Amino acid sequence: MQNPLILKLDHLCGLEPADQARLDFGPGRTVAAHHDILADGSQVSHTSLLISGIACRYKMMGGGRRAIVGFLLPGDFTNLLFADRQKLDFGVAALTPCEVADVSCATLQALAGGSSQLARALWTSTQMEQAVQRAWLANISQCTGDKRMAHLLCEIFLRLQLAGLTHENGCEFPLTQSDLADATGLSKVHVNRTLQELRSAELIVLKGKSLTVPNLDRLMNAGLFNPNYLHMDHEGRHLDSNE
Amino acid sequence: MQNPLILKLDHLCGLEPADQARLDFGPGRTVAAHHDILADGSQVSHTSLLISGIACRYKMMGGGRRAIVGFLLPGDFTNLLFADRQKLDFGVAALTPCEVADVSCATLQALAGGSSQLARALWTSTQMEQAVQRAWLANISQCTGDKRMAHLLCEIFLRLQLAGLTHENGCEFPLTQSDLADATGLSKVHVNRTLQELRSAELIVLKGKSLTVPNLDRLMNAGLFNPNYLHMDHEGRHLDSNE
DNA sequence: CGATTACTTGACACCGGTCAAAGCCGGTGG
DNA sequence: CCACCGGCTTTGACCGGTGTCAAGTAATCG
Repeated sequence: MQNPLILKLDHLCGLEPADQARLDFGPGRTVAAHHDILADGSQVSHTSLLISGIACRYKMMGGGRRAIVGFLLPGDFTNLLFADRQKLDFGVAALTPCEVADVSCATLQALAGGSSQLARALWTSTQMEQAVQRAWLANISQCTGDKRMAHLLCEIFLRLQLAGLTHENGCEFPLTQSDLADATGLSKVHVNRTLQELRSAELIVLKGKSLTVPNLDRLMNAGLFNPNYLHMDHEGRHLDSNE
Repeated sequence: MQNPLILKLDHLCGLEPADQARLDFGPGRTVAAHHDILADGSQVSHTSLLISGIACRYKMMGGGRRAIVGFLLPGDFTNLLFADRQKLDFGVAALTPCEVADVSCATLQALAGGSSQLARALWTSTQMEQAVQRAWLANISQCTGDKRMAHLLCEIFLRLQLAGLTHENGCEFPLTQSDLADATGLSKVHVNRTLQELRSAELIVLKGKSLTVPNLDRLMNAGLFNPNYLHMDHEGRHLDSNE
């Protein structure tokens, strides 16, 4: 199985084989589900590359509430910093068992400094992350629960597709309703009601840890989802690749 | 009056005088209030530096609704891209009369390529933007109207302070309640009610186009605001400067 | 000084939060 | 193989925060 980071960056900008070789950070370590990959507010001098599993960036709010501000899929970095000892404004937690590779700032700097191609690819992936954040903001601030949920499911499904983690029109879906609640800003109870609406509208089939999307276009429609910001077309292929 | 971009980057990372000189992009053009600086969804090969005025990044939603996903203050770039012909997933509009300087991708690339110091400063400012986005997400998804508003006002006030645009404990505040509504995800009417609450709690004095914050700590408290993510201390000074 | 834009106020409805309790798993150990 | 258990999901009742509609008042600008 290929390094998901290479897959992603190559899709985004195209990568020389030499640059691809630089992106092998070895086997990595394992983090159990529900454990921190990066503690909230910690000062770190490294980043971690998610190799397998699903994680989230979160912020703890008053009253023990957790706000999920983004999901990490294989090929994503927890944080991309080039300066040492930055204090994080968020934490990163494994939502499923995860495999991660730690990369020091120095290594990252050397990578980016050594290849302008790579530097640009990393930059572009950051731009895409920002686009995702903007989409979340617009979505959460303006839409009712069902649209929010549909939008989120679209995004996750398409990003999984980009990472090669879907089959046909379905995928593994290990997130709990509690996770979805923290990500959408809805209560657990209301997430449940919302999912049932989507189910009864036959927009999704969500059971156990498996999600099927019978008709992606209809789900995108329900969530006012514009795939443009993921830099891809409807079929899960990246646009803008330099081929 | 000094170039606000130099002010910002120097605060964040420290800049050589030689690098500071590179950041002078000339006089710039004027954009009237309520006009686009960058049209939503347009394909551009340049970025624009905001020199004076206040602008916003926005996304148009169904039904003519506008979601504001971020504010731009003097010294901020509308978008930082290094590759040509990117299609934007958002627009940028002037909320007040604005002066902006257009900078081509090529110029930007030359700047970043010519000075690793500058490249790092630009990167760090992007990191901070992401931190702001995360704070917005957490805030909007988890808090009731009054807390959201308090949080937003804190952020704007502190960022204005960093840009040297406050006096004592007050500042010019040209944003309308309609703008605040689009940014907080509340309705115009509810923004009004919320502001009155904050006024009657004597957390803010907002009248005409002028905002006074009698006690910033109390306002931060009310908005669950942690200034950490702006990389500054309570007094409006930047932390982490390499002095 | 008229006209447009911004702000304010009140009444009412509804989305979604909260609380509480009951099913439904999947795993673990006897 | 079954009993048990903790986490996840589902349901129902109730209520509060916010959206919406509508009308009226202030501020701003040409």
